[in-house]
Parts: sequence; C-alpha cells; structure tokens
Amino acid sequence: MTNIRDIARESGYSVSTVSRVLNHRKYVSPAVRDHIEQVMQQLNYVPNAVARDLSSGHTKKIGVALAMVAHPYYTTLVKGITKAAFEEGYQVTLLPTDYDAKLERRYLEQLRQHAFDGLIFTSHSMPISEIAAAQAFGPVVVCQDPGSVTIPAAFTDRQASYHEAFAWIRQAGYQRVGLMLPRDPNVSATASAMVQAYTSVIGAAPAAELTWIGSMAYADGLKAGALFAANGADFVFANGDDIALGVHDYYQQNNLPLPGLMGQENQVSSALLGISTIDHHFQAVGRAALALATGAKTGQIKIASDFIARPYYC
Amino acid sequence: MTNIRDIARESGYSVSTVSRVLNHRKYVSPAVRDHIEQVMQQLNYVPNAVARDLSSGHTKKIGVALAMVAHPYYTTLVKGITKAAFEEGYQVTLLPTDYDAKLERRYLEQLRQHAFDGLIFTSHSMPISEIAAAQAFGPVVVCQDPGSVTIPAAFTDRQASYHEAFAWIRQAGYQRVGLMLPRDPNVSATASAMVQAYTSVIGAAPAAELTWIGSMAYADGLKAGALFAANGADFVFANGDDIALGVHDYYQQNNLPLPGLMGQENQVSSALLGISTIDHHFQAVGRAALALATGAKTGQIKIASDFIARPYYC
DNA sequence: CCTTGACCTGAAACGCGTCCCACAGCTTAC
DNA sequence: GTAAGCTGTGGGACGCGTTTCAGGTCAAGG
Repeated sequence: MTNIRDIARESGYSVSTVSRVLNHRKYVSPAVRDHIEQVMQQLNYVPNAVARDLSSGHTKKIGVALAMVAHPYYTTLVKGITKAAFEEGYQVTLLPTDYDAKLERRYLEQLRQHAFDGLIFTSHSMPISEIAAAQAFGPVVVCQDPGSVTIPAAFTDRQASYHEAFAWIRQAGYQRVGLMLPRDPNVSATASAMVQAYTSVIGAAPAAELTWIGSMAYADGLKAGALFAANGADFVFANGDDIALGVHDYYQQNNLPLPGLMGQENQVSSALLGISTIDHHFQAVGRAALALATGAKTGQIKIASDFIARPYYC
Repeated sequence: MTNIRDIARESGYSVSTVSRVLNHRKYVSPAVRDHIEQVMQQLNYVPNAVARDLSSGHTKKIGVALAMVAHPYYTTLVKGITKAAFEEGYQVTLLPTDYDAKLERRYLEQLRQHAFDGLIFTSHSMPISEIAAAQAFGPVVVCQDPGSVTIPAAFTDRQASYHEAFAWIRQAGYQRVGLMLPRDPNVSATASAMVQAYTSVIGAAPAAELTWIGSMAYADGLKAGALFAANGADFVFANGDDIALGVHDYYQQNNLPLPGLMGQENQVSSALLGISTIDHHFQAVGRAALALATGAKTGQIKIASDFIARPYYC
C-alpha cells in the first residue's frame, strides 16, 4: 500500500504539501498540484480512511441500535435516519440488540471507544437513567419519550392524535371499542398513551375482554379478531394498519359482519381498506434522531402524529 | 482523553506491557496486570477503536449497498447479513444507493480507502464487469447471478422452483395464466427466469395482455388485478405474496370470482390466503453474502428456492 | 555446570493523515 | 523605505495501538 509519505518522496515535495493537495486546500501552486496529482495517479494512491478518522478525531459514523432489523417500524425509522445521515455526510452502522440490555451496553462501550460519533437507540431495554448516564461517552439519542430524564430524544407525540381518534370513534356512535396494544401499558409508553386517551375521551377504562396485548403484525390481528368477535366489539382500534387488516380478514374469513376499524402508521393497507389511521411520521422521527446524534440539534424533538380520518366503506 | 502512553507512564510500565494487559495476552505477571488494570480504571481509560483499526489494518465493518432501505426484500437480506455479521464480529454499515451508479462507485472507492473490510451489493446499477474489476480494492459481493463474470456472488437459484411452480399450475388445469414481473425481463434476471420457466413448461411465451411488468408491492397487485380481470385470467402468478394479496383484494372488492393465485417470498399473506408460494430464502442469501464478504467463503453460492404448494381455499 | 527455553518487560518502529509553526519570497500600503 | 500581509513549502509533533525484536531472569533437562 502506498501512503502519503511515498507520494511526498516520489514527487519531491513534503507530506504537508501532499496533504494540502489531497484536501484541495489553498497555498499550493498549480504546477505543484498537477505534479503531485500525477504522482498519486501513477502510484495508484488513495488516502486511508481509517488514518483520516484517527487523525481528524471523528468517524462520521452513527450507530443505530435496533431490537429487530426487519420490522416495519424500525425499517421506517432507519430509513429516515439513513436519508438524513446521507445528506449530512454520515454513515449508519446497524447494531442489532434483540432487546438484550447486555448488547446495548456493549454498544455504549463502543461509543466510548470512539467507534461512532453518536448512538441512536430506536428502542431500549436498559433503564433510561443508565443510558442518560452514558452521555458522558458521546451523543446518545433515544426514540421514546424519556419522561423527566434529561437526554436527547426524538419521538412522536401521540396524545393529540389519540384524542382525536377516540373523539372520532365516539362521535360515530360506537359502543364496544376493542383496543389492540403492542405491549403491556405499564411497560410501553405507546400502549399507555392509547389507554389514557381512551379513558379520558370515553370516560371509562377499556374493558379487559376488549383489550388485546402484544400485537406486532398482521397475524396478531387475525388472532385477536376471534376475541373481539366473541365479545361483541363493534369497533377495533389497532396499533398498526396491517394488524387492523388482520382483524378485518378474520371477520371476513368467518363471514361475520365487519366492525368499525382504525389502524395506525398510515400504511397502504389502511388506505385500501378505507379506514382511518394515524401517521406517526416515523421517518421524520428518524431524521430528528440523526440531527440529535450529530449534534446539529439538541434537546427533545416531538413529532406530532396526524390523525387521518377516512370514511369506512368495505 | 487518556491514552495508552498515559497508562504506561502512570503505572510505571511500558506501552507494550499495557497493550498486553489490554489484549489479555500471556507474559504479564499477575501483580503487574492487576496494577495496570487498576491504573486504567482510575484514569478511566478505554482504548481508542479507530486507532486499533488503523493499527490492526481492518475495520471489521462490511458495507452493504442498498437501493431501498425499507423494502421487504432488502430488509430481509439485511437481516441475514446483520445476523451473520454479528456472529462473526463484524458490523454492518448501510449504504443507500437509490439505484444510482454514481453512489455505487463512491462506495467502491471507500472500500479502496479501507473504510470497510468488504462490500456487498444487494442490487446494482453499475455494469457487473465494472464491479468485478473493483475486486482489486477488496472483497466485493453481489447478490445476483453474475453469469459468466467472475465475482463472489450469493443468490437464489430460482430455476427449479419456478419449474415446479408452473408444473403445478399446469397440472391444476389453469389455462390463462397471468404473470407479474418486477422489472422488464431483458433487464431483470428474476423476471427472465420466470418467463423462461413459463415458456418451457407451458410450451409458449406468456401472452402480453396477461403480463404485468413493474410490480413491487401490494398496491401494484391491486392495479394489476384490473388487467387480469379484463383479460380473463384464471390464474395469477405474482412476484410477491403481498402483491398476490393485492390481486386477491382487487377481485374481492369488485365482487369478481377469484382466479387461482400464487405468490413468492413466503410471507404471512400467502399462508393466510392459503395460496402456494416460493421461499427464496433471502436471509440465507444474506448470510452467504456476508461469508463471502469476510472471505470466510469464496466463489458463488446458490441458495435453492423452495416451492411451497398449498391448496387454494378462499 | 551448561544449555535450552519459557517467562517478563521495554524500546522503538509502524500503520497513515492532519495540523500547527516556522520561514522564505514577494507584494501592497503608508 | 519599511512594516505588514499573503503565498508557497517544509519540518515535525500528534492522534493511538500493535507488533517485532532484543535482553534479562530463572528453572528444568542433560
């Protein structure tokens, strides 16, 4: 491998001058520049990226910790992060966690070792306080509401849109509203926001027999459909459009009269079913997270969700 | 930032000894090891990852060039790559290309600069010959059949399963078989493999009015449904389960008698519709691609697709 | 008693750019 | 005329580990 010193020696100029040519800086006479460039070409020289990183003190890489690599929620987030990163000259390194706190800590340690310029947790199993403490190692960003903990965060503000959604459901006259939650509301901020909005708008806590916990994908909707049908739900508010589609398909496959439906995430499926949904703008969350990770922005960035009302025809 | 020399000075030992402690190597007396470890703790020392990379000559990072970050095909591939990378101690850096050859070249250049230890093209817009030439810069892997070009490649061997699929269709007695192709068969290996198998098994080239080109997602199936319905298709073989679902939904939404259906990629949707599909094992392709990129394996790795026959009830 | 070799430790080169500082030559300004 | 300032170049320290090689100690084998 030929290096910058080889070029210096071969061209008869100093390393500093070669470096100036390399970085297109002033204070190099055109003749010298040409000559050095020629030598670089001849010797087939390319600067070493790692040496540059070491010398310049940054890697222009952002680590993104992901519980699941291929889940639509994460991929949308990653898409936003990656696009923004590209525009800012950063690259994204995928760090699979599989919800394992041990791995999360390992990545934090890597941040400390300057393997990345910043670290984004799209989800986290470690206590948030511990993550906050790790800010001493470098920029750490979470993608959930950190509550009172002081840490850069980018997340969706779901309150307003959930309220709108339930107000819509109420106004439409539905009486037995089924709820599909991703995880236990004691653990998941998303789930608890849904329950809160329900309680606040409907005026009572959701009934247990109309609440399904642990829905991630289409198949869960299909399973939950049985529960809702058995308990006489006249409406189902799912935590994802594809999940709502699953519910829809359960009723349809069993030739049951369809309940009202509402999804989330504004995917194709809701548009096609013609059901209302909520766009959480995950891509925008990703972009915001990146801006926080690079230090372009600071503090907490809330992205407002949008309730998208659609007439239900099916 | 405290570095290895600080530890050496502070502990009263040499840099070499500290390095030995750091890397858990032999030939350090327990007492010295303890002492140095204590000093490291006191000074809050962590080795610099970039310096290590520079010194050791590798980054343990594999670049993955992606045309689309959030598309199911790519995310499945990335999942396989990422899992395998994790097991081998490598990390994955996402490189968005958006089908832009200029960007692809830029990533190749970064490989040359030793920014990654290897580069995987999940798709490519550059001519394959040019990519093959770039092997001089380091391990480059493609995820498509490279034909006669000599380059490490991991891809699915679709021939056998496509033949099985068409044989199944034929045996079932379908007469007017619609075909949905991702891209023009003159450009896309996938599309041309489908057409070839069709022609070979059915005994004639697919009819133009029963061929849809350019299907990527559910919505395309929905659109294509109109074409097939208008032209009296009694079967549709789509290039994706979700796409097949789109076709299904078109017919259903228009209260038309459903045609036979077959998808690809073995997603939930085909299982739920109960239609046959083909599993291309993209995750396995990803794993294989990683093994090629790290140099653990060489040559070309074909992953056989599996035809999964299911009775069609709907 | 001498050789062999495992065990400890250190000096210094190496991987490779970047950047600050110094200095020479030349021009513009007062 | 001379101080001030810009241009063009070079020297060398710096960022930070890893690794080779040399040298010394000490115990086992012959």
